[in-house]
Amino acid sequence: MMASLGELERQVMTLLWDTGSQLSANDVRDELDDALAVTTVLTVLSRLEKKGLVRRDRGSRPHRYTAEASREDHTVEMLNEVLGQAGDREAVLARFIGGVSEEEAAALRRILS
Amino acid sequence: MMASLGELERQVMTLLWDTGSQLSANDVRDELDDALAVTTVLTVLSRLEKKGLVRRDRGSRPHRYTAEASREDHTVEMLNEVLGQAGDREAVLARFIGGVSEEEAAALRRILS
DNA sequence: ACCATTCTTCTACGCTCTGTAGTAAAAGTG
DNA sequence: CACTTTTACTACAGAGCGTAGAAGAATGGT
Repeated sequence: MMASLGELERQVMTLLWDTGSQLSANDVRDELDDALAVTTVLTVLSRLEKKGLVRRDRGSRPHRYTAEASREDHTVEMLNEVLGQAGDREAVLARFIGGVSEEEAAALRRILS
Repeated sequence: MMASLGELERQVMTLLWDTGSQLSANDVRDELDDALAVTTVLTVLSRLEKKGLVRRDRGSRPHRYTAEASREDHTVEMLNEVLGQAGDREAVLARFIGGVSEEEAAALRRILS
């Protein structure tokens, strides 16, 4: 059950990831470029909550929202999901690694040792 | 411009990848489990062609279809697309690598040296 | 050249997802 | 209690996908 994101959903997640702290729906709307209705933002946040990407704090009165996982953890999940559908993991990784920059290759060597 | 696939589209791609050779729409239908109308398969193949995943040979009379890229190359494209939206590539790679099996880690070391 | 068969194109429809928001209900404030 | 803020519910249009019929085009046999 993948969590593919629409454009606005992604914008909201990006904001939550970059900000890090708890935001209300109004905060989110104010930070977004487009002039959206708050209800729109609330709908999106609800959907993201249902997808398990956002946690909602119902305790305080304007509900507060935070990203469930860090952007990096989320990306890793995506990567693993993509890899999960690949036949030959090692072949894929080989090709993938072959395409990264020298700097990144160096970083990878460091991590692996 | 991503190429996200539906369930049937994925089945067809899997078939084309696994088979490797050129298949007609009828061939594809016969190989699939579900009893689909040929027109359904043709529609899907057309959509996959438009997405750039399938090449169609209009020369021979039942048109023949092949996967544009190998499954592995396609997966690598997906991986890069996911990584493209990640803020800190190295951080993501680090976490990702941290999660692979020891065998795969060994394989990666080999590839990187 | 003509008819039957095969193959392709075009069109369509229902379902789900996403962006978008109104309306009404609930909660908080003075 | 009247007013303001916040949330829940409902809705709708557009796109993507599964699905396929109807009609047009190409092929094959005689």
